[in-house]
Amino acid sequence: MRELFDPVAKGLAGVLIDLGLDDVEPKSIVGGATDRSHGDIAIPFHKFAGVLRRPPAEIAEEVAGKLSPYLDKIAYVSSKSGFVNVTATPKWLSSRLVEFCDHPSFGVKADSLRKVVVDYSSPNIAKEMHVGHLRSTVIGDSLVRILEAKGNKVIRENHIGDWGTPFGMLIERLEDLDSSGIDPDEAMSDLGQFYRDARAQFDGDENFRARARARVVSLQTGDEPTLRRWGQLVDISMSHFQEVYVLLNVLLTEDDVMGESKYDHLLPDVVERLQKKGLLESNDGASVIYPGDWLNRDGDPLPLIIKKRDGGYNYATSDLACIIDRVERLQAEDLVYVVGAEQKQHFEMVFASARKSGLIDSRHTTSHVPFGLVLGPGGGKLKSRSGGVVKLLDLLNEAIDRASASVKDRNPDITQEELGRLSRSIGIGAVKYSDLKSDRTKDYVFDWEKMLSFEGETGPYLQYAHARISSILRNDKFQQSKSGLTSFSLAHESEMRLAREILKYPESVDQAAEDLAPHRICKQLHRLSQAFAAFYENCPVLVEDDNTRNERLALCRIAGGILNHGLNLLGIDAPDRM
RNA sequence: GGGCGUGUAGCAUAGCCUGGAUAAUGCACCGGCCUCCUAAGCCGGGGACCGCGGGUUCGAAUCCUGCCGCGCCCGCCA
Repeated sequence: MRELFDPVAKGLAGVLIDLGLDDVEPKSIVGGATDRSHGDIAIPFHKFAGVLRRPPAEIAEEVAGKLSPYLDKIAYVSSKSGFVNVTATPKWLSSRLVEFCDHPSFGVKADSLRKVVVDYSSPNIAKEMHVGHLRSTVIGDSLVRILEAKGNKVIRENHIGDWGTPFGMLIERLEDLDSSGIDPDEAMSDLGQFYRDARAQFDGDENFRARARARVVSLQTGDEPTLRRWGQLVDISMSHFQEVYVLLNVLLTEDDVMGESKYDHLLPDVVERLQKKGLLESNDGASVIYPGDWLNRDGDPLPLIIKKRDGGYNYATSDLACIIDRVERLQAEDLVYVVGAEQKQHFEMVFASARKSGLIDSRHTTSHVPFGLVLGPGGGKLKSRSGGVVKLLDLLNEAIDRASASVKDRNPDITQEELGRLSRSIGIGAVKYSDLKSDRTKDYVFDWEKMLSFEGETGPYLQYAHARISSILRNDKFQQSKSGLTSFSLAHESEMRLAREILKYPESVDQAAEDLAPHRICKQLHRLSQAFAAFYENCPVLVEDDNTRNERLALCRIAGGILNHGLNLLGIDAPDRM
């Protein structure tokens, strides 16, 4: 609907000059109407009452009269209590809809040609993925799809934790099990248990602890047998991650993995570069950089530690190395990090350091995309029935099982194969939609009943709207060709409402891309689904009258296409039957 | 102590960046609607001192400011 703003602003420019308001930028006073009964656009004139020494209502009335001829055939213009209201004509809506008929992305323009790296998911080797990884993975994946749809070249990066001191104990644990004849795959079949066992042995056995420490040194100095063991750990973990990613239907593959180990060789380089810039300072034996105005508890400047007192590197160093790699090797312009809100300050400090040291400059942007927590029923931490962390794999399988039960309940004759596919689409879609539908910075309570209830603002509701549309198109005996319609009459109120929600889709995608906020798309798709549901009740599609049928079929095709397109941007399937 | 985030009907949220008219949506609640393209739906209804107080403005959920509740962060973990 933003396309309506241009002609309105243009027409308004002349009118404002007539009124003696030459210096007012027309676009600055044109806004979307907040209430449907006020039309599509509202322009308030109260602020000019003082300058013009006239009551707002009178000004608005005059403007409406003068603006109306400019917008002939485009919009109706009226005025009320100091506002000028502009309402698109069916003719204008129709011409816009005709464009959408043949537009493969329904008005979404691929007009942002940036090179973007999106860093998301980031699980740890030798640890099972748990609910804590859900949001980064789901939100990050949706952002990748959205940014790609906007034309950007997007590079996915899965910054897995595959390096550092824990690997000493993990490798030693693996050694021990192997020498007692246990197959590594079997030893690590329960990743969480494997990690906990290693941890327990590390904490309880002094001899083991010493071996683990020695092993870390071997790893970092490139000892071959150690690296082989390390490789085993990585491989087994990776296949577990991939299993989750496939189930979750996210785009991440093994090709997207860029673990911490990959940046290891750049760490001395980071130190050197900062040193050359004269930014490194010695502090209590460590080498640090002071990126800005951050203070510690005592009110002293807070440094970012680049090299620890013991000579080791810190995660800040690794993050800076990452930036070097992304900017110089990958030539990235925009750096996006989908990482929990608790790391906000850390990333701000890293970004500030990167700018200060010239690793990035005015051509680059950095965005930390924080998100809230997934909470349990009581509002506390989400726990499994046994009280531990919820494994992501278990959670996803439960979603699918629950969806399966509902599908079977409703559709007893369904084939096993279709049941499997459908419950996967619905179960995973429900989890993803409930994660994406509200502002990501907020915590949300994980609630099976709500997300799978199939009522209200849920994934299944949107999928159902799509399935009903598909059903209509299937039942169309004439199987109209895809385009050919040159105008829409939009005679029924429900058709008009549907048309408006259709036309608002592209701007919701732009908003989502701009704010890195997928929920903007969720909200618009839900409004579209509601408008479609009303249309579905009030406007039978497969009727005898050719004109009516063709027009309504075209509306269905566009609405269904948008649902498919939009759900895809969220990483959610759009089944044709439910 | 400092910083950041958050607070909107019984519950869950949108709107806040970019100030407009009667605060939107879902759940729950009340009343209607299946000889008709999937009722996982639709139509109608009740329910809100937008955390509290000041300020700016013709106009504040939205901007500024001071409180209050909750959460997170504040150097050798990631």
